Amino acid sequence: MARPREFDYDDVIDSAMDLFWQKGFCATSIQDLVEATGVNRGSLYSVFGDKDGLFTAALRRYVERDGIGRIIAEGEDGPLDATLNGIIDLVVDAGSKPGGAGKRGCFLTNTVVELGNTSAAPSTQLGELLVTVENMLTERFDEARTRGEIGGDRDPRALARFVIASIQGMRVMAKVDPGRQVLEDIGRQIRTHVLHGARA
Amino acid sequence: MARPREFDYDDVIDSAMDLFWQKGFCATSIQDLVEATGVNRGSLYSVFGDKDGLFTAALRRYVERDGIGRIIAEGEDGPLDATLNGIIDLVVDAGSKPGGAGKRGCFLTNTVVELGNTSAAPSTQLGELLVTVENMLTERFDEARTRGEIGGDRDPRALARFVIASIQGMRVMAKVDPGRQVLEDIGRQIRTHVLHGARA
DNA sequence: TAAGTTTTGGAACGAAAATTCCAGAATGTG
DNA sequence: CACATTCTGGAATTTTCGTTCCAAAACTTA
Repeated sequence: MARPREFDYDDVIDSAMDLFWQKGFCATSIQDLVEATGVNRGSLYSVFGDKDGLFTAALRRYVERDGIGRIIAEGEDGPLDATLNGIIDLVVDAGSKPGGAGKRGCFLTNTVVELGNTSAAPSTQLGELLVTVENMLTERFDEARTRGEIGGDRDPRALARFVIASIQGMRVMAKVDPGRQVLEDIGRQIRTHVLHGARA
Repeated sequence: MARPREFDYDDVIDSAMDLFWQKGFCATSIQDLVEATGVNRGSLYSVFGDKDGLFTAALRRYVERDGIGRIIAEGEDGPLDATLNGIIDLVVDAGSKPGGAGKRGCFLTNTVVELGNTSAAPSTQLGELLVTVENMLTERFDEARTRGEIGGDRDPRALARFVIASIQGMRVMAKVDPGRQVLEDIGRQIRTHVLHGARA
C-alpha cells in the first residue's frame, strides 16, 4: 500500500549498537550513524524518533543478545574451575587483542558510567541485570561448595559479587591496553581466591 | 609588572575537576566551565591552552589528591592492613551514600571508560596514571612481604594489579547503587585475598 | 605620571551538532 | 493506469560546540 523500507530494522540496530558500544553515546553523532548504517537521517528519525530512541533500542539489543549472563550460563553443569577459567580467559583474550574489539569493554557498564548520573538513566535495568548474574553465579558457587570444589566455609553470594566486580574491573582496565600480562595477573588472583582462598 | 590574575589557579582546577568528575569530558562544555569557575573563556584558554589541557590538569589533580593514590601514599610506613582498609572503606563509604556524591564514581575510572579506547588527547596519559598507582601499591606490597605481613611467596605486582582492577570494579558497581552490603562483600573478599590468600 | 605588560570580558568565527522539512521516488490498490 | 501512501535523499535550520581575537582595564616598574 506504500513504498517499502529499503533497510532492515534489525541490521540498523546492530550497526548502531556496534558504534555506540565502541564510542559511547555522546561521542557518536547522527552523521556517524548515518554512515555506519547506510540509512538516511530522515529515515532514522522517522523510525526511532531521535538519538535517544536509537540508543535505547541498541542497548536493549545488547542486553538481550550480548549480555554477560550468557557467558556464565554456558558453563552450567561443568566443573567450577572450567567455568571460571572460561570467563577469565574470555576477558583476558578480548582485552589483549590489539585491534580494539576487546577494548570496547561492556556496553552496559560503559553506558552506566557515561550516563548514570546525568540523564534519565537505565540504571535500574542494569541493577536488575547484575542481580540476575549475581544469582546465577551464586548458585554455581553454592553447588561447587556442596561438591567440595571450594571450601565449605566460603560465602557463595559474596564470592559472586566479588567475581562480578573484579571482572568489571578487568574490562575497565582492558580499555587502556595494559598488555596481556596485566590482565593475566588479575585473572590469576581472582581464580586463586575463588578456588583456593581463605574464608571470608 | 603587569596586571595580576583575578582568579586562583588551583581553585579553577578544583572547580573544573568537580564538573568533569560529575559529567564527564564530552558532556562538559567550555560554557559550563566558564560558569562553574567564574573565569572567562579567554583566560581559561590563555592559561590551560584548550579543553584537553584543563581536563588533563583536573585529572592529574584528582590522582594526586582524591584518588586512592593519596591513601596509599599516606599509609606509607604503616601496617598494610590499615592501608588496605583505608582504600576499601573509602570506596564502600563513597558508594553507599545515597545522594549523587557517591554516584560520581572514580574520576579516573570514568575517564578510562569514556576515553580509554579513543584517540582523545587525555587518553594517552591514562595508562601512565594507572601504572603510577600500580607502582605505589606494588612497593607497599613488597615492603609488607619483607615485614611478613603477607606471605613470602606472594607476587606484589600481581597483587597490586588485582587490587586496582577490583577497586575499579567496585566503583563501577557503586554507580548502580547496589547497597552497602554488596560493596562490603566485595571489599572483604579483596582484603582476605591480599592478607590471607594463597600463592598466585 | 608614563610606559610596558598582562589579564579581562565579550564579541565573533567556523565547524559540527541534532533535528526538521520537503520534493521526488517507489510501491500496493482500485 | 492513476491514486494514495510511504520512504528516500539531501538541503535547510537552529543550536551549540571549541576556539580565536581584540580593545579596554589593571597593575608594576621606572
